[in-house]
Parts: sequence; C-alpha cells; structure tokens
Amino acid sequence: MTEPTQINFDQLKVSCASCSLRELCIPQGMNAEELKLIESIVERKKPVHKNDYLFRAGDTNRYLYAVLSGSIKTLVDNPNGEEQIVGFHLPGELLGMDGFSGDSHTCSAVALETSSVCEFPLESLDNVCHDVPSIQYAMRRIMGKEVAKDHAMLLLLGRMSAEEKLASFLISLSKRMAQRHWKPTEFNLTMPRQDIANYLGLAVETVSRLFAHLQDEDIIEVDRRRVNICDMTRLRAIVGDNEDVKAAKAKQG
Amino acid sequence: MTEPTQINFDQLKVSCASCSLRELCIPQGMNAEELKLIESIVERKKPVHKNDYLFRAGDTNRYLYAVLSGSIKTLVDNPNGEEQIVGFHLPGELLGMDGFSGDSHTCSAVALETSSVCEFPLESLDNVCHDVPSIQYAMRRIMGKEVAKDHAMLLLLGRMSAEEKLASFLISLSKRMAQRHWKPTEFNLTMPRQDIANYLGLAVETVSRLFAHLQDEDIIEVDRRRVNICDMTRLRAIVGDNEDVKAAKAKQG
DNA sequence: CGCCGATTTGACTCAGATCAAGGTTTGTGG
DNA sequence: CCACAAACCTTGATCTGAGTCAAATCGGCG
Repeated sequence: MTEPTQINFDQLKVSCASCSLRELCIPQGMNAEELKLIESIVERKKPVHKNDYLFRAGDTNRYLYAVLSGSIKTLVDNPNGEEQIVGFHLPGELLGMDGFSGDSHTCSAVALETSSVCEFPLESLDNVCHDVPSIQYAMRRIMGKEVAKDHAMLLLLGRMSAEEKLASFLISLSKRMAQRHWKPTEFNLTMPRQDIANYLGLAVETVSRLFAHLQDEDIIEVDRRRVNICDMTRLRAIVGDNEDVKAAKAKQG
Repeated sequence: MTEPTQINFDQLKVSCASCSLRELCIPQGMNAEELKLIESIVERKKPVHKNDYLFRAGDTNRYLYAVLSGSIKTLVDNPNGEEQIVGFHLPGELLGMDGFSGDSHTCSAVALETSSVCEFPLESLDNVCHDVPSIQYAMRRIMGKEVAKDHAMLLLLGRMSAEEKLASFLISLSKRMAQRHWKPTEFNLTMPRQDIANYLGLAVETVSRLFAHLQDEDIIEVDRRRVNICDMTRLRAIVGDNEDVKAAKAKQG
C-alpha cells in the first residue's frame, strides 16, 4: 500500500485523465468529455496524517472521497464506545457513501498512514450526474458495489471461522493489489494487528496466532507488516474457494 | 408483520398516492407531481408465496423492489453452500440494490410468507431520476441509508454478545413497527428461529435459550412467533442504549 | 541506552456451538 | 375428523474455538 507511484502533494491541479487510478475510481470507463466534467468538480485536500480524521460520525457530509494515496479506515461506534472497523480503503477506492442517507456521516474515517484524497462535492456530483446519464449510471453501479461488498462482510462476520476470516482478508487484499497493478502476492499491511482483529471480529492474539499458523503451514510468510503469499491455492482452499470444492458441489447439483 | 391493512391482490392498478406505505417507500416526501411520475413506472407483480424466490443471486437485475405486504428475507451464499441472511424486509422497505453494481444480483430474496411487491424497472427509474432532481436526490439518500444500515449490522455481528444481538434485533423490529403505525411492543415474527439465528450469527439453540431468558427476566413475553416487549427500557439497557450510559459517556467527554 | 507501543506466546476460561432428545404445532391425505 | 409426518421449537449435557489474562520479546526512537 506504500507501494507505487509517488504522489507529489504540491501538485495542486488534479488530472483525472492522467491519474493511474482512473480505472478504479469514479472515472472508470469514461470518455474524454466525461472525464473533463469529473475533473472540473474534483478538489484536492492537503494530506491527512496518520491517525488524523478525514471526517467523523456526525459531521456534515459534503463530499464523496476517493483515496489518492495512502490508506484510510472507516469505523462505526456503538453506544458503549466500542468501535467496529467497517472498511479499509486503498488508493482508487471511495468512501463517504454512508452519509448519503442524511446530512451527516454515520461512520468516521481515519488515516492509517499519511494519505491524500480527492474530494467530490456532493452538490456538484448531483449536477454532473444529472447532466451526464453515463455518470449517473456509474454512480448507481458504485453504490451497488458498496452494498454488495458489505453483504460479503456480513457473510464473513456471521459465518466464517477465524482462519477463514483471515484467509478471506488476505485474498481480498491480494485481489485489490492486482487491480492496482502491484504485486498481488507480496505487500505491506498498513494497519496494525489490532485493526485487522477488530475488522474481522477477532481478538488480536487470535490474529497473531493465525499469522504464525499460516506461516508454519508455508502458506504465507509474514514479517511484521510485510506479507508474502507463497501458496495462493491453499489459501483459497481455506475459504472453500477452490476448484475441487466447486467441482464436488456441481456434481451434487 | 401479518398485522395491518388488508391488501387486495386483485387490485392491479397501483396508487402510490393512496398507499399507506408512502412515507416509508421511495415516494417519501414527494409532491403530487413527483408521485405521479413514480406511479407511472411502478409495476405490480402477482404475490410470491412462502419460500418462493423473488430473485436469485446471478439473476439479471432489472428492478428495484418494494415490499407492499408480507415480508421477505435476502441472503448471500458462500462458496461452501452455506448462506448468510443479510436482511429482513418489511412492507415499505426496498430490496435489490445489491444488483446495481453489475447486471445481476449478488444475493437472493425469499418470501417469508405470502407477500406482494412493487417493482420499479431500473431503466425507468434512471429516467425519472434524470428528469426530476428531487427523485434523484431521494434515490441517493435511500442508497446511503442502505449502506449505513449494513454498517450497523457489521457492528452487531462483529462486536456484540449473543444477548446484545437479540436485543438489538428486537429493538430494530420494534422501531420499524412504530414507523408503520403498528404496535411497537407487540408483534409477530414472520421468520423461524433458524432464520433469526442465521441473521444474528448464532445457533438456533442459543436464540431459543435467549428468548427464554429474556422472558424469565420479564423483559419480554414470547409465545411461539408472538413477541410482547414488556420492558423496553431494560431491553435497551442490554445494548447499552440507555440514558445512564449516555449520560456517563457525555460527562467523560 | 532505555522507554513505549506493537506483537507474540503460553496458560486458562468461557460463551456459545454441537450433540442428543423430547415436545408442540401445522399441514395433509384418507 | 383423525392419524401421521414434517417442521419447528425447546431443553439438557457436553465440547471447543476463540477470548481473556499475563508475561515475554521485539522494534523504533528520542
């Protein structure tokens, strides 16, 4: 996640057209004209530092955010003051949709490392959506993806064992690394163990033990924040996402 | 949930203007003109019977659905064939947004009892959104609410004890009963214990024992599917959602 | 070097799952 | 209308995956 493209924070003008994250961000699949419109509304904020809040639950929701560099976590609080991390957001990924329901955010966003974001003012976004049907359609798809992603997390939290949860988490990260054209098998975790544990509904110690266990099995190598997936096939097998299982299921009907 | 307004299934013409669920459904807060537009695109399907699928994961997504009567559950499957229920939908509530991300649904919808739904064809919906900014805005809010709701479920599944989960579930139902102007303290569960357990990430036996326990404590009365909440204050206290806790937190800052 | 937070490791505990009956309600066909 | 089966729900006994508690180790940094 600290991997790629160096971002020049001083460069204040944004160019979606030349952004390496275009394929993942709102402008996915847009033509030159549409890009220009999106570009005309996007604002850049000065970097948020590690542990800084990008926004807090209750803040007025005026933007949709896209991570440009770094990584951001989003979390909700319960009445007892405990928190549940609901997402880790990598460059090109969007956040802030939780606030579309009313005037204010229902979750908070905190930088896991020094990060920069692009801001899309909601009002302008509404306008371009209205003016350009393809952008309206893109927004609908983006929100649908968010819902589908959350459903996948409900499945993870509701039905998976600790080992399946961690395996799913690593596979998800790996996929997202690949989308960014970074190494899909070797990457840094930008979040502490505690955050991984919280996100997966586990205790830190359990996460630590699971990392050790997966390493013993030669499925991954871990050194502190560095992860190397040695055997993706067996990692997938843990969550049952492998050919054998699928074939067996298909046979049964 | 089998409570209210009798719906005449033969009545093929839909009138959003006279629908008792208007306040909860897409037409919330719309003026006469906007209502007419929404009314012009909505279609009514013949009732779905208990255990019938309204749609399945993988089906082409052509509609946004609103429950008109009855109740519907939505669920996602994991690679092993287990399923996780991701939502119970009461009259006036919407479903199908998961499919906005692509062409097809990522979850399935099954009727818990004989139910009827209103269908909003996506294409027409896109059109009215484009023509009427206030409807576009309403749709954005609706999707934001969906995301916020899913975050609340992540918190429930990730951080709550079995008792807190069931208490949250009952409180949520109670609130939704109140929104529908039904009794908020006395209602029928339209889903079997097994579905409640699945939804909350618990075993059936645990749910059964928890109902018994809450009854012992005189917090609720349960008789099969019938629930009566006797002591809402103590029910709220279980999830920490009470004045004492809030006051204590406020004092600490 | 020495402190501090993050991580790991080990020992023990427990909430909730699993296993095993038994009871009750609903639906169905004769 | 009754007998029977199939769901559904409850209750008790036991087991276990993961949490909790405690302590050591590691790494970075002033």
